[in-house]
Amino acid sequence: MPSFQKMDKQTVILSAAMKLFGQKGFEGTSVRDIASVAEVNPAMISYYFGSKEKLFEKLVEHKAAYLKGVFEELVNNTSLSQMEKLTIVVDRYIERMFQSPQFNHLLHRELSLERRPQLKNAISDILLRNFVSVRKIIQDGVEKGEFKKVDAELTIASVLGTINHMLSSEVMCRKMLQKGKDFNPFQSKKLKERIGEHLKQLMRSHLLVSNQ
Amino acid sequence: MPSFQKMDKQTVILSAAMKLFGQKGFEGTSVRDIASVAEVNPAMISYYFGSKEKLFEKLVEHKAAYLKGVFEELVNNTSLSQMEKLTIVVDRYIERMFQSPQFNHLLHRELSLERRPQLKNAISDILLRNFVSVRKIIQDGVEKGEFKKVDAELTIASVLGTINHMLSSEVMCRKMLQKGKDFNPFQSKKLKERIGEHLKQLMRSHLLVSNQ
DNA sequence: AAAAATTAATTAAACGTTTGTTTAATTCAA
DNA sequence: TTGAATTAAACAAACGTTTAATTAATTTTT
Repeated sequence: MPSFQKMDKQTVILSAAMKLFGQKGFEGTSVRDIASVAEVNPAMISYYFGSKEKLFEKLVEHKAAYLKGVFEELVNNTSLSQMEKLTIVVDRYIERMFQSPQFNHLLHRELSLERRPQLKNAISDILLRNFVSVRKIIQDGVEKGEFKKVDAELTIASVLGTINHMLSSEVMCRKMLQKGKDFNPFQSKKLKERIGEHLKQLMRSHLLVSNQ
Repeated sequence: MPSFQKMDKQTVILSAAMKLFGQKGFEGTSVRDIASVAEVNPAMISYYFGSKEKLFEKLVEHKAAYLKGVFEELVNNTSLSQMEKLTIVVDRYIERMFQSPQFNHLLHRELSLERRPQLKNAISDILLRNFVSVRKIIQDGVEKGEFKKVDAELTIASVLGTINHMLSSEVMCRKMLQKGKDFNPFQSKKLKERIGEHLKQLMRSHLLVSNQ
């Protein structure tokens, strides 16, 4: 109630759907669940969005706006070294993952399912846009002689994969890091910094010619 | 039919469930779906396994047997260098992922959901066993002076994360690698070798003291 | 500015399916 | 002949969605 004060109903529904889809998956969440969390009548979901599936599409579209082409300007920046650019990329990916891990879970879970191919296509297009930017940063680094001749695509997979793998499950993360039940990965500044440190170190040794 | 010739019904059901849970997720798969693919009466699932959820648990338990503690002997091997051990680990992880990607998808998807905490615990315990072995390999390498002082846990996350990230979605993989519709990631020997090459190169530059 | 008319928002109830599971009868094998 | 295996049918519950009625808000007319 208090957190919904200034939202209109459509936004409240989207927020509730985001939360529940993230926690339980699309098929694991019922329209009545969403309506209950959003404190609206179940019929309002059909009324506003047409169907549960269209609500899902709208949700992805709505949320994806925040991560569309955020690296485009960075690619063409001339005052930074390629490694500095890559460092910024890493930090932003980590920041985003810690800010709304559920959305990332949702996207990757959806991609791993053989369902709703149209939505999968839309999601992969969104992710690809950033991917292409980062690849350009690496390729430019290689051409300039700042980076070694690496596999650019797989290098990106290593960066994103590391973050996703560490944060895809609270339980698993706690066990891997030998932490207690009170440790919340997504609220741990230390973990955030630790992942950042590891990735930057990894990228420096993997990419920098001066490291050879 | 032909592929089920020598299996008893329980195994046929497990195979069908594995396929469908992998493709559509647990909640996205109905008991009737499974029965249809397994060509058995839907009642047989309750009859043999008790419930859909218990079938899921049995499936994880059954499949997990193949990947339980496969690295234990490797840790104590004295004739191999730590990097050679790690190379074997990488190759085996890749091999497994290419052999049955659906099972890996299933495990990680389940871990990312906030459902069935008991099963999540069981899964993470299975995965953790290998994790601990690999960590020991890295830690031993550091102590022996063969490896740099790296973050062992996150180094493992980078290896597994890279593989998972590349192979979690056919569609996304094709787009990242700029391949056509006829490209099947899971049947591409080239991709397999490419991932292996990248990871070994990444690990060498990241870990080996002699690379500094 | 007040009243009337029109549109939008909201609701409870019901719709027809599909869900996982059980039952009771039947077939099969030992 | 006994127990296991198999079946079709039925079960209640939950599913996404629609309907029809009502309330709230907005616009138009007076």
